[in-house]
Formats: sequence, C-alpha cells, structure tokens
Amino acid sequence: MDDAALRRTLAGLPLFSGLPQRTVAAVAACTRTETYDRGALVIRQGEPCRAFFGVVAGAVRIYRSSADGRERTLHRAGAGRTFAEAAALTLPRYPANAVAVESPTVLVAVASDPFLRMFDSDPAIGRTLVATLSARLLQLVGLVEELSALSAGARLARALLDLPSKGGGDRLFVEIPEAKKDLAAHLGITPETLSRLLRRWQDRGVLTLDGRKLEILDAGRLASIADDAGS
Amino acid sequence: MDDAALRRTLAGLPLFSGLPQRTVAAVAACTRTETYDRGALVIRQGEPCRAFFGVVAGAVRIYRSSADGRERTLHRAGAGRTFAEAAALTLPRYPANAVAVESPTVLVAVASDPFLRMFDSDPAIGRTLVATLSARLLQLVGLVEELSALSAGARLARALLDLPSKGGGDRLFVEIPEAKKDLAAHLGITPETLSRLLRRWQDRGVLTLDGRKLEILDAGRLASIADDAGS
DNA sequence: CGTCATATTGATGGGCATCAATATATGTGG
DNA sequence: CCACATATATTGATGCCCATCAATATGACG
Repeated sequence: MDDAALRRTLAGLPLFSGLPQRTVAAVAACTRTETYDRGALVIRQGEPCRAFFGVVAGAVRIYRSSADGRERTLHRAGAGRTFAEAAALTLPRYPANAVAVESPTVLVAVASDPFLRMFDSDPAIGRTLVATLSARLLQLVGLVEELSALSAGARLARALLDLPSKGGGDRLFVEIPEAKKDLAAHLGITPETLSRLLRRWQDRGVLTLDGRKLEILDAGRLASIADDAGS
Repeated sequence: MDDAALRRTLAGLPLFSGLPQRTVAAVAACTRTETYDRGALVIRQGEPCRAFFGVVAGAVRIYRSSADGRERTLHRAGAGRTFAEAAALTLPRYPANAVAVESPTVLVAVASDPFLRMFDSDPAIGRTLVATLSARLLQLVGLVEELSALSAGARLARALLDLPSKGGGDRLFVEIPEAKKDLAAHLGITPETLSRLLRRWQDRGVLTLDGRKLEILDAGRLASIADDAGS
C-alpha cells in the first residue's frame, strides 16, 4: 500500500477521522500494514505490546484464554474498527489474544511508542482516543449486563436481530457471519445449546434455518425472547 | 473545603497525580465538593451528564438497573478513586446509577465542559485520562471473565481473599465492608446463595462467621476454591 | 473419496435462582 | 429504654437452565 493510500485508510478509521491531515500523516509514519490468514494469531496474550491495530479488511476476534484452557471472546472487530489501543498504550504486555477470522485480514499496525510521543503535538489525539476508549468501555458494560442478566436464548436472539438483514421484499433474511461454534463462544454459550435453541425456534415457527442462512419468520416473537420474556 | 485543600485533594487522586500544579489548579476551578448520606443517589441513570467524580471519603456503588427492576453492580469506588469519567466526557446522559454507600460520602465533582476545554491546554490530561480509562477497561475485562468463567463460590472466595485482612497474630480476620445483600449484588449472585456458601464453608472448617466479621481458618482451601478447584 | 472439523441430537446432572417461611438485626417513636 | 416496624439474613424445597459427556451426522476440503 502506498503512502497516500495508507493515509486515506487511516482517515477512514473512526479513531483518526476528524484529525487534521498532518496528524494523520504523522500517524502513518509509524504505521505498517500486515496481512493475515484465517486462524493466524495477530496478538498473543503475554507478549510485549508493540502496537495497536486498525482493521482494513476482514475481521479479528479478541479473546482471553484462562489457565484451564477455556476461551472467552471479548470482542469482534470488523473493518473500520481498531483494537488493543488500551493495552498498547498503557500495558507492558497484551492481556488477550487476537486472531484473524477471515482470509485475508488486512490490518494497519500503529506502533505504540511513536504514537504516544504524538500526544503532545496534537491534543485532538488524546480527545479522540478518550472517545474511543469510552465507547469500548460502554460496550463492555453492556456485555457485563448481558452476561449476568440475560438467558442464553435472549443473548442469541439479540445477536440474530443485530445482524445486518438482507430483507428480500417483506421477508427477513440474515446470515451468521462466522462458524456457529464461534458465535456460541461469542455469546458465552456452548455450541450444543446454540444448536438446541435454533432447533426449538424452528419447531415453533419463529425462523427457518439453512446452514448459516436463516429467515426470521416472527421478528416480534424473537424480539420478546431477546427481552427475556419467554423462551 | 478551602481552595488549597481542594487542590491537595485532587492531587491525591490517581487521575490527577502527576499533573503540574497549575493544571491541578485549573481543574480545581471547575470542581466543587459534595457530601452525601448513605443511600443517596449521586447519579441517576438517564440524567444529563454534568460532571465526573472523585471519592474523597466514603464510597460509591455504580450499578445499572434494567427494565425488569434488576440491578447489576459494576463497580465500587472507594476513597481515591474516580468514576463516571467516560460517561461525563463522551455521552449526553449517564448510563448507570451511582449511590453513596457510607455516611458521609464526600465527593469532588469535576464539571465536564470546562474539563473538556482543558484538553488543549495540557496534553498530560489526555494521557492520564487514557491511562485511567484503560485501567477501567481492563478491570471490566476481568469482570467479564469472572462472570463467564467462575462459579459463584469462586467469585465469593476471591472477594473474601481480596479484602484487607486484619491479621491478629497468625490468625486471619477480615470484615465484609457492606451489607451482605450488597456484596451478593456485587458478585452477581443472590443473598441466599451467598448465605449458603458461607454456611457450607463454616461447616467444613474453612472459616468462622460472626455477622460481617469472619476468620479465615484455611486460606489455602479458600484459595483453591477461588481457582474453581472444588467448592 | 477419505479425513477432519463442525454440527446436531440425546441423556444426565449440577449450580444457582426462585419462592416461601422464619429468624435476626437495625432503627424509630413513644 | 422498650416495643414495634422494617430491613436484612438464614434455611428449606423445588425446578429450570445450561454445561457436560457421548454418539452420530453433516459438511468442508485436499
């Protein structure tokens, strides 16, 4: 990617949009693009922090693995999103893993140290970073709430309703953008439970399912499930 | 509180420690102290954001209430901590409630708008804010992990082991700093479950209990419970 | 077409919430 | 200071949700 293209790419990220040209150019100077295949680790938990990342194409899953080998997905970052800012800027080592979930996944890596030094040159960097971190914080608060207050069914229903719908006519089609086991991990449930929920909803005429494509027949019903008002 | 005392208080908060004198003085100019009794609401979810807060004395519980009346405690902020920065600086309305849990609880309220305008005058403000928000983010990630990966018993055991111990001799005494129902809410469990867990541990000789004061007899055992290696 | 990952379906059980009843603590006004 | 009212805590009974273990089934891909 040439330099001009890199600047355009950076300016397209919410984190950097709104920054003046020369600041973006300065950021570009400490940035390089990296390409990963599906399944490739971008960040390994415990490694020294070197950079944070913006997603140009593809998507990344951020997850923590605990001592007993279990994984907890914290976040899925698609095109246009940034991730690992907080860690890169304030911690010695990454506290989580990041893995590419599509091929190819193109990232821009912004080196931590040079970026930190830019803080002084343009206050807008601090401001935009604060906004980004705050948004992440709120998203996590939402996750905490979901985990502790909502049933597995409600979480799945929400996830389905949040998917971009390809409404054909008056019908409502959506497609799960990842393997079902990954969706399950994302929701903090097991693949078995996910399978059973979808089966039940099919039997009750709430939706039809074909692989990862599904048609929502009764969106109202699904919405009430999402509010935890009956499975 | 006179102006000099206010500045000293602010400088004692991690968010502002490390800032030059004149910056602290500028912050002090948009700050006022407020005192609350136990149970008084500091922030009401949905209200317009006016300020963020530092805790001078006492403590505050931050929680969300959902449509069905259930509460989820996100955070307990004791003396020296700040809270609501993210909301105050980036949102129109508070996304959570905050209630004083001690009498008296003394807070410093830093008005959002003037503070935001100070961003340009000193880059250190942005940097320190980024650090604070990052720390909060990591704490929340930890909470997510606990909620999804640890049993109620493990969470309670951790909470007990995290309490400041008043070790008398070679014995280990701790005191629960809030009502048990609040501790339960903090851990995302019901008071009944909390009560049963403590009862079981008493029966097994792990600890003894008298009101909110308890003596940990077998810290090793409790630590293994905290790691989810058996109830 | 065979191999491996992913998905489905069933059986089983445990953890923890819920509902309900009582006991204890806390605080208040007379 | 006591009696009462109210909040908090304990204990029991019950049941649901969802994880776990296990056994196919289906799909992806070289």
